[in-house]
Amino acid sequence: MSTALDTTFAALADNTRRTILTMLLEDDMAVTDVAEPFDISLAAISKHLSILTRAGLISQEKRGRVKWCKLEPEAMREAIVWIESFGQLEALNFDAFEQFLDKELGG
Amino acid sequence: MSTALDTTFAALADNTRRTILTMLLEDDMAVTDVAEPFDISLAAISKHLSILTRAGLISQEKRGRVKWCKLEPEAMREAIVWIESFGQLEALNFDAFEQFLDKELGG
DNA sequence: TTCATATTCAACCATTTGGTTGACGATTGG
DNA sequence: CCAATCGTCAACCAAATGGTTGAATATGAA
Repeated sequence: MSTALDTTFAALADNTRRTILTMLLEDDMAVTDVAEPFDISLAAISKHLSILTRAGLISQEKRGRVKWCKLEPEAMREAIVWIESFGQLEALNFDAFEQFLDKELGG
Repeated sequence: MSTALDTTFAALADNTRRTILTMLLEDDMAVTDVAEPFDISLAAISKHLSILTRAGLISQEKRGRVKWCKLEPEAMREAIVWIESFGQLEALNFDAFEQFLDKELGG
C-alpha cells in the first residue's frame, strides 16, 4: 500500500522534479517553458509533471493549447510535519520525553 | 546522476522504512528485533536496512552475530533544509511546540 | 563438534522509473 | 484550410523496488 507521504517523498526524490518545483515558486509556467532549461525530451518532462501532479505538488490547467503548471505547496505539509516532528523528537532525548508522557498521560 | 538529497527522499518514501526510523528513535536495535513487528520476511527488512544505510540515515555495526542498527539523524538535515525553503508552510508553528517542551522538560 | 540463531545472498517476479523516439490529437495563426 | 505549435500517448529499454523462497555464512552455545 502506498500512502500520501510515500507519494510525496517519492516525488521529491528527483532533482529534476525539485528544480521544477523551485521554478514554479516564482510563477505558473507552461509545460514547454518548464522543459526549456532541461536537457531531456519534452515527453520526459511531461512524465515528471504527471508524477508531481499525482503527488498533489502541482496542478495543471489547460487554457487553449497551453497547459499551465501551478505549484500547490500545501501538499508538502504532511511531509514537513513528519520530517520536522522526527527532528524534534530526536533532539529531545527520548527517555526524558517518555518520562514526561508517562507523567502527563499515565495513571 | 543521483544526489544525496535524492537518496534521502527516496529512503523516506516508504512507510516501512519511516516506521523503522521511528523505532530507532528510542534505542539501537538488532535486525531481528527491527523485523519483529512487520509482516514481511527478514530478507525484505534486510533490504530496507540497506537502503537506509546507503542513505546514511542509519549505521549498522556487527557485534558477535548480532548486527545493531543505529539512527543517524544528521543525514536528514539536508532534506529538512530543502523542504523548509518552501516556507509558506511554516504556518505550522514548531517554535511554539519547542518552547513548550523546553519549559516542561528543560532545566 | 554439533546445533541453533542471526543475517545476508542469490535467484526470481511484478511494478515503477526515467529516459528515448515516433505518431497522434488539439489548437491557433496566417 | 493549412501548417506550425503544444502536449500526450504508445512502445520500448535499462535499472531500481519491494517482495518472495531457499541456500549460505557467521557466530554462539551445549
